[in-house]
Amino acid sequence: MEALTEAKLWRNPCWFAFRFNHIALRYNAPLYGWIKRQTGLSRPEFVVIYSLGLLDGALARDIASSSGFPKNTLSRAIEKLCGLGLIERRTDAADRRNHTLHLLPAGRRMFEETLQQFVHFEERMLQTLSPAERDTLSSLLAKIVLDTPNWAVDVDDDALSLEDPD
Amino acid sequence: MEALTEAKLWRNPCWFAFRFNHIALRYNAPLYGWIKRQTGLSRPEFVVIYSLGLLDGALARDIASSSGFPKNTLSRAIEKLCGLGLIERRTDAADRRNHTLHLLPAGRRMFEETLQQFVHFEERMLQTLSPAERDTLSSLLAKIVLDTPNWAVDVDDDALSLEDPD
DNA sequence: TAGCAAAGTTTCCATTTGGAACTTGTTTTC
DNA sequence: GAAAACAAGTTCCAAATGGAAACTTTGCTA
Repeated sequence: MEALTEAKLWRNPCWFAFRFNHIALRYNAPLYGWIKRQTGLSRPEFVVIYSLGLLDGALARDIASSSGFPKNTLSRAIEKLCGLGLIERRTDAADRRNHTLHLLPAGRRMFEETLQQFVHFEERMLQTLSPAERDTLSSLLAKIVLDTPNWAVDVDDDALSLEDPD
Repeated sequence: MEALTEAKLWRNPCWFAFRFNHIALRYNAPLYGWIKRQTGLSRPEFVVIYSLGLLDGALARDIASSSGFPKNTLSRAIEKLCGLGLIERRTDAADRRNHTLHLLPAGRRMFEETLQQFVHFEERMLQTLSPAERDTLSSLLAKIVLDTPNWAVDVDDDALSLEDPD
């Protein structure tokens, strides 16, 4: 094992950040690369499809807050998917600011067919863990996810004075 | 709790991918935004500083493989950091292709001062877990990280036929 | 010695990205 | 019931990004 990776794994005060970023970088690039080749869709575009596959009728805002992508990126993605006939936007009569999003048949077909590869890759990632370990991991990460709304941006600016060295 | 987030958490066959991406997107943006404001460095630039802070004398290749950034991005970052007097490049006498990278005093000072904020944020993320739970999480994620080299790109292309819709 | 491989740099360049400002619609406040 | 505050989306723009490929220097190997 390479020395630097080992240092980041075992001698790193920020082990958690390193671990999930390491995994994310190795998961997202190949999988979304495959999505791109298969469907022509970018990651945020596909995230919209995936989100609606799980919950049809969601709002752009919901996709933003659940996925972490900025809303302008999603706005573009949604615009493109509408143009491709994969999803459709419906203005909510009760509150006309809201546009509920819905999969069209072609979009649903894409979701169902690509889902298999996602599940396959997910299985590959978790291969080294036993079922009990997976449950544990799931619930520990869920606790953290549920806490993210409270993170705020409590990084305090001006905590550092690199402007006035010695 | 918002319905879509709940669906992604609890009714999602790819719960693991969702959880770590959700966390990563909420961690990286604010923290590296803060880094940018404080030091003027971009994420890949700072990753170099951080890597050398953990293991001085590493190679660009090691930083690439441990961080997941492409080598041209890192090459640019290293060039800039040298120009800023934060790090220095030394040609390895044994194998003159290798350029070991070293923190200069200003770079080390930057590492040490920003590290506190990183640790603080890390602590914030893990706040909801007990010490025992953190240990468990650490070792479960480590198992997965250690397995990543074996993931290869076993996504099989042409598994999908979206080109010929009925 | 030739040939191949590795570390790193550089260039080209299309694309992505996300902050900030803006539009439109809704709710709250005085 | 106007005005202000707020929320959902959209547009604009400058900068960062990273893939591909060419190229340099150095080391290994047959």
